Amino acid sequence: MSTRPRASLKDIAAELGVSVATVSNAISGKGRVSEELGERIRATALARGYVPSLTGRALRTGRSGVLGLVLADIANPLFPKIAQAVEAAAATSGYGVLIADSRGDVTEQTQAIRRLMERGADGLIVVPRRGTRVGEIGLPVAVIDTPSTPGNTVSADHWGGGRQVIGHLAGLGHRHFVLIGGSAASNVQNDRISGMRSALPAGARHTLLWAEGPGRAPGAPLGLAALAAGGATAFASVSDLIALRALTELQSAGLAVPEDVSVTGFDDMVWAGVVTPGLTTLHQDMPTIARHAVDELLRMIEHPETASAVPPGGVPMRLVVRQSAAAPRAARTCPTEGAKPT
Amino acid sequence: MSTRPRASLKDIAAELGVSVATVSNAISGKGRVSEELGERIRATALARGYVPSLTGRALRTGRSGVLGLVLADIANPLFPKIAQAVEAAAATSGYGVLIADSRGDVTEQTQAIRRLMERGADGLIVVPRRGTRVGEIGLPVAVIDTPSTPGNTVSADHWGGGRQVIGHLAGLGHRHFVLIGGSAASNVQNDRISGMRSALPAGARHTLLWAEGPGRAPGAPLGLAALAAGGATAFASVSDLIALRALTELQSAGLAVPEDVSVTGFDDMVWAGVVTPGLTTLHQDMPTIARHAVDELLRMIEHPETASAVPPGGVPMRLVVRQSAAAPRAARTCPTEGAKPT
DNA sequence: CTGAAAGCGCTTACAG
DNA sequence: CTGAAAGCGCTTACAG
Repeated sequence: MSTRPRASLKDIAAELGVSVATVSNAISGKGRVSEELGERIRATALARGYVPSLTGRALRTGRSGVLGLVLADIANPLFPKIAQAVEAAAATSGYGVLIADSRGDVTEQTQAIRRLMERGADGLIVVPRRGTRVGEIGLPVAVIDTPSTPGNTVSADHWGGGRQVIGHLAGLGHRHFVLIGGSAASNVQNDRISGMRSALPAGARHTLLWAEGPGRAPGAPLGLAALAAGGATAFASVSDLIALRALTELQSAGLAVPEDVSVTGFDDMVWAGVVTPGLTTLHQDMPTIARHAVDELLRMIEHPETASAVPPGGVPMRLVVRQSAAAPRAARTCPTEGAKPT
Repeated sequence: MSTRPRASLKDIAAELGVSVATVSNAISGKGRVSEELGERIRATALARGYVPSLTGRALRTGRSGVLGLVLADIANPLFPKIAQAVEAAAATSGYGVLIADSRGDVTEQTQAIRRLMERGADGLIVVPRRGTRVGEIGLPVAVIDTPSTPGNTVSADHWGGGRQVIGHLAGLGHRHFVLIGGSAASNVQNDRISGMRSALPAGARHTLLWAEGPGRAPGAPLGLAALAAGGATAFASVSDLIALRALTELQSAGLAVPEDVSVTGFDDMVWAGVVTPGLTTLHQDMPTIARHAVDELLRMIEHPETASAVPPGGVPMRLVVRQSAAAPRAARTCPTEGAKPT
């Protein structure tokens, strides 16, 4: 039970009096080895707790078996879900995941990619910084952003998600919307907003607001209560973080959610299910997105001559209905349009 | 400008008509090489865009230059901060970070650790699942949990953080507290609660509540409004997630925060600064914690004979005062103790 | 100061 | 069916 060093192919070969080539063949199942010998080799490999050295293999094959995950946006709250899903998908295919974070800095992003290349990553999965494009880097790259971004490999159907929320809100009877974005520089957010707009019912009124817009102090109140007073009943945000901001700002101003106004978010973050009222939001199918990204990367690495098998158009988002969105007061008493709250 | 394959030591040696050993020495600066030759070698290495193969080095030295980061708790909201800080600290020391997530499953955790070992990780940083201990694994391990956990390497001073919040609330005049935990199985949360209790002023009343306690449906209301009606004015939570739950539950019940009741959290998550009112919370100094964890791991890897240099007792937490905690009504009108709100 | 050689663990043609 | 050999890129004693 002492901790002896890891057994190598050589050790096993020596123990059995055969060549390392044969041991390698028996274990990998590639070269032809007699049934009987193969069995004996595998048995002693198991007994000795043989674990192949991926480093040795990497040096020989020129492939490291490692994928690099480049997260560009500082403290992206989606990070845990992305990393989890990517790691799980990669592990299933026998790959490891090396991370690199560039803390929102473009120079750092180049450095981060360089570090991953140095370590011999076979390919990169990049979740780019808002509005940033990933240049040529001489390595297979899969980009997770939004379908409308040139070079995007796979992502959620953010535009369709936007349509879904507004459809849901309109179905509840809302006719006066506030669409709240975070940063106008984000492709993802722009697509969500576009989708929302495209689904606005005929004759509906709407206001578009950027939370991090120019001239707005970061963290400053969004002035939502005033918009509610002006007749807006539905506040559709491009993220759960902004939705949370909206929800608590409205609640603090004395408005009841969802009785007075409805609020929706995006991404189904942890806190969406925990607040009172729970946030109606759109869920991203990260496992599927990660699976596609990894598969696509492995295809580029292992069979560069084949064509992409990733379905275009984005992975559908799923509407998660909670209590923060309900029929507006006016719709509940008289089901017509153009309601005024309070 | 064509994409030729990475230059190796051999290529550079051939180009200059010297031996690879000399090139290696010149670049690493280890063996003695004449000033003049060394300069020429480094110049052409730069010109050829030489990037050392860490795989080759790993095979030769037996060290991969990679650290494994094992995240055990599913979708831990602290993950981005931890991963960022660890990656930054590791990169500074020339190490890469391989991730493994076990999605809260103990069997998976073993698998995850195995995968990291296969890839030749030189050491592991483990953020263990609540109440789980990390067994022997034949590899240097740094554990980030809480000072009271046996085997903990470095962590925040959760107990001291607990003392700080209660001290802050007591200083504002509160005398009737509700302490809200999440899971009683968490060492971290227990330490925070213990710290809170230890700081309760003489004569103060308090109630302890576990949000995920037995007999409580997950996500069920915590019944905080009733406690407030019973006289409680300060709701101190062990996490920002629970604080958010408390805040919105109280607000929905018509209580004003902080006018009627105060609410505090822990960890200074993104949303703490975004809600209205902003959450008073305790900030973890992740960069310092990660720095210590990485340094400790590198010490074990590179100088196993030396003694630990990590200061004991935990890295101090920093109180972040926002608007969710204020003086209780009674204290504002008459500065004595034992107040009743509303 | 510089170089030839061995070897880390593996895989892959190629002989036998 | 099995084995000897070469080589991936690097570093480290050891000669010269």
